[in-house]
Amino acid sequence: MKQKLSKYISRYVDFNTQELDLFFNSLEVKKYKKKEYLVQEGKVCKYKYFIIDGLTRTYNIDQKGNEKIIQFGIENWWVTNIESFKNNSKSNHYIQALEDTTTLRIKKEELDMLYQKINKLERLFRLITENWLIAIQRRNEFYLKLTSKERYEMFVKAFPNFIQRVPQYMIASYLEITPEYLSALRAN
Amino acid sequence: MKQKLSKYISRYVDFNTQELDLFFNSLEVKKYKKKEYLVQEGKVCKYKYFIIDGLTRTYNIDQKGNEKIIQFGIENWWVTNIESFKNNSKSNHYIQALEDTTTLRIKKEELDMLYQKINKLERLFRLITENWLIAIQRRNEFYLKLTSKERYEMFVKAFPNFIQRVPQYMIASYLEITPEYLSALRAN
DNA sequence: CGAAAATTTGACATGACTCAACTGGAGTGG
DNA sequence: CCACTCCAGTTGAGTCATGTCAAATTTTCG
Repeated sequence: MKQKLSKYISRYVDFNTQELDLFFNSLEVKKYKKKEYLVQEGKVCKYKYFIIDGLTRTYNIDQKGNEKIIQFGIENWWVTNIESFKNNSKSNHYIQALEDTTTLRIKKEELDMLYQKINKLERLFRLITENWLIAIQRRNEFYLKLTSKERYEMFVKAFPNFIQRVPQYMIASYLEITPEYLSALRAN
Repeated sequence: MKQKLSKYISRYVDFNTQELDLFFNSLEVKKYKKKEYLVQEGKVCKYKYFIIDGLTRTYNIDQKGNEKIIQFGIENWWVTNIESFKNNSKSNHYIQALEDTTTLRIKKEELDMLYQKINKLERLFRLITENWLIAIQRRNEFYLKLTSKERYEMFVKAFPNFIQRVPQYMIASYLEITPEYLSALRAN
């Protein structure tokens, strides 16, 4: 896992052995079984989770009781409710494991301390956050200009493997389509 | 302006006089007249712009030739096309002044150098980027659960002054509504 | 095997868009 | 300072993509 983390970090910054050790030792290995929750609505999201292996979804529930999936999390991604994590406020999202999932997680207080000790950590998370922002912006632009059908087609093309791993109604939710309508689209 | 910048920065980190000077001196004062472009589509967005005063819009143009407004920029906000800025890629957005606007802008190369010299700068922009991300996420959630009418009502309530400063068709675009439909909504 | 969950199907409803025409105000130039 | 143009905003008719609801069918999995 250290190996994996190290490789990931090296995409962004150069950590020396000492820095890597310090960071790695601040992370806790935490495994979640399928359907378990990393974060629940109404509770504070105390951790950032680095996914070593597995699959998560981040979602919330609207007035009518429908789940809205905001994001899937896979290998080599960080997941967290950043607003809750940052402000110690109650999360309005759930984060749930869709498969047995192994994470390295770090507590907010721990991370805040580490920022002092490892200077490059600021840079690492600045860059990660920037990339995250870019990803969201791109997604927004796609959604703005594509029809439901186009979104689905694009998704299938971009992530063919996801179709196997995730039930269709969740993909519908992620694509902002009702499951019935997605079904109709697929039938052509 | 230095005063204003200093006050803004202090919301995030403590810069000493020297650091503030160094940062401030790397910024260039640049004014734009109403309707002038800070960034044009197809060109690289070379700067981050800190708005001292005025108003900008960030938008792109879809296949049908319609403008889609992504963001308004006001006093004390940074605007840039982060993807283009980061990767030196061509911008797919325009950024335009809607009023006479004064900015402090910094070039990418300059900023990259400064990150080495002022360590806290990494932290400053990490925090700013995080907040930006949170803002986008919140917006996305609102848009997901509200009807066009509700979005408009919420916008009017949240930013009553904007209604004066920005033509209605731009607000419609920002809210992802056609101008005709917004007009009909207003008529009740 | 049987119950619960996921997917499909179909009838119907509707929010929002398109297009085209009209109105009114603001600016411009002669 | 009037006449003319241009642009923003409005109105209305017709349409379409997508949603809702309810029931039937299929799949999953204990």
